[in-house]
Amino acid sequence: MAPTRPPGRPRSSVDATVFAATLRTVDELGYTHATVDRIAAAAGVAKTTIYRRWPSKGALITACLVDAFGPLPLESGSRAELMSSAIRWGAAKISEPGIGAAFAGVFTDAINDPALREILSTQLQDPYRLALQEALGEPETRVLFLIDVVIGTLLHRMGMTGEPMVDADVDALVEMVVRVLP
Amino acid sequence: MAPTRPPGRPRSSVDATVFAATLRTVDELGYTHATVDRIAAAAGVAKTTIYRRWPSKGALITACLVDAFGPLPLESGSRAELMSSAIRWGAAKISEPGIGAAFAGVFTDAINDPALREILSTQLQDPYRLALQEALGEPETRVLFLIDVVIGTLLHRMGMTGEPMVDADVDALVEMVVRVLP
DNA sequence: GCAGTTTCGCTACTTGAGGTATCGATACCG
DNA sequence: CGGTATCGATACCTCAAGTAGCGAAACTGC
Repeated sequence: MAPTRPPGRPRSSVDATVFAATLRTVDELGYTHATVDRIAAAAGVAKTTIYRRWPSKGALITACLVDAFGPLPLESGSRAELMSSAIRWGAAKISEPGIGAAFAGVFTDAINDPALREILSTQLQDPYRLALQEALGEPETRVLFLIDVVIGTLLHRMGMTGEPMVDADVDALVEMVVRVLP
Repeated sequence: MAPTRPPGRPRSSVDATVFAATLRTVDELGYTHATVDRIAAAAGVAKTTIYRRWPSKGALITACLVDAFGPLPLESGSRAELMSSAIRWGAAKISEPGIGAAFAGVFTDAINDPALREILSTQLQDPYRLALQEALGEPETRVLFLIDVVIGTLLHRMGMTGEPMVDADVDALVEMVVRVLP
């Protein structure tokens, strides 16, 4: 089956532009003040175009994060090495401009929005959880707990309080988590 | 100096009623849907009365949390015992109805609201941080990191995802943190 | 009792943000 | 050229935080 093109005017390829504008706006103004109107203006696009592609602000941010993170890099090695590199990779990503604030904001929006929660789970959380679960060979509850510790710490420090996480803190986090691996 | 009463009609003593109504409403509807109108209605009080006592919804929630948590119980013992009991106390408190959601919600509100951040810091965070710092005899950066790990994990698990934290998870968290104490 | 002051509940309002509806113009297919 | 779906632009709806103004009520001091 060749991917037959649907009829009608094709979508202009502005996804990457919108993602960039989103992260830039969130970085400059914070999640709340980064309104969809402002993001659209920053991307040089109409607000309706954004809502034609993503059903809500939270869905846009989620897609933006999925795009920004990309697949979890899993080099081979011991479980401690795997876990260590995954934590350092996540910490570095969350430190990039706008990412931490966007991450924390969309999580919060999702608390009282079941539809967004579904999107966030299936598109962002589940893939990484499953990849890590398979790589570590640990049971699901254990992996979920470790992810909560790492993501919770990173988000609380950088998403919530806005304070940067220094290398020593990342080292300490890695050591804490790696030590409890069997 | 006797505390001379100011002129005018004295405030009705409804703070406790409002706090209870706040936590109940947040527990039932979640942070976002727990609007000030609804909280006021649940407390049997006018919305203006609430805004006459607390400058914003976030400030109300903060006061509510300060009231709900109370002072950090610090029994004497080793640093490991102190830390362990503090974590278990925090985990138990955050599990009470409405507390976790209120905590996560006010933190998020504070991200883009400097005035609320100031309130949250001075009234809720600083007291516990200072108490723990003094009890443990650890440097500030170290205590801040450990608090981020514990609060981050608890908030991410219970405030954000809404999933309960089972005893095994609390045990694992305690062990992780206690192990890295010098 | 009465003037002064402050809180009370009530209602109406302002502001800002997420999201929707409509419309003429445009780009692609057959 | 007809059919279809996207484009930008504008206007609109809804809901929630927070404010303003009002008459009534509760307290103090004279």
